[in-house]
Amino acid sequence: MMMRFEREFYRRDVLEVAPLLLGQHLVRIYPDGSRAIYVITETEAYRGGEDRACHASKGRTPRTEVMFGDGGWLYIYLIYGMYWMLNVVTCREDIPQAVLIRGLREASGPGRLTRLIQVDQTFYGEDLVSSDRIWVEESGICPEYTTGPRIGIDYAGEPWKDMPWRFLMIL
DNA sequence: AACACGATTTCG
DNA sequence: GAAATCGTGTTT
Repeated sequence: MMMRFEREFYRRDVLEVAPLLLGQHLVRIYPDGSRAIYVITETEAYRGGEDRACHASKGRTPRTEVMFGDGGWLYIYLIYGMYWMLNVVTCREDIPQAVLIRGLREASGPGRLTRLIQVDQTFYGEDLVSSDRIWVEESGICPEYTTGPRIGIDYAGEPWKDMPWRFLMIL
C-alpha cells in the first residue's frame, strides 16, 4: 500500500530530504483524469540564505516567497526563457530551502521532466501534502546513490559551487 | 521603461 | 560552442 508523504517528511533539512526523495514515486494526475507514476532519480539541494546558489540567498521576493514558508509546497520558476524547474520546499517557515528535481527514470534533466509531466507556473505554491494533481509517495525502496557538485552554478563562488549537493540514484 | 541574466536543452 | 527565449530583479 503506497503512502503519500506527509508534512513532517518535508520539514527536515534539505540535505536530508534531497537524498531521501531518490527512488520515491512522483504521482501526477493529468487533466483528463489519467494517473502516472514516475521514479525520482536525481535531485539537488539548495540551502537557505547562506547558500549563494540558492535563489533565496538574494532575499525575499514574490518569486522566492514560497521557499520561506513551510515544507511540502512547490517552488516553480522559469529558466533560460523556456524551461520550468520543479522544486520541493523543505524545512520550516523562515528557513528557505528547496530540492530541485533533476531527473525521473522516464526523463533525464530538469527541463525535460517538467515538459513530460506537464508542470508549469500554475503549479507554483501547490501543496504536495494536499494536492489532487501532484504528490510524492513512499516506494519502499531506499536506493544507493552518488553525490557530486551541482550543475550550472559556478557563479555562486566558493565554497558553494563545490558543495556535493547533487544526488544521483545508482540504477 | 529599459536592461542583463540564468539551478537548460538542443543542434551543428 | 552557441543560440533560443522570457520572467524576474535591478537600474534608470
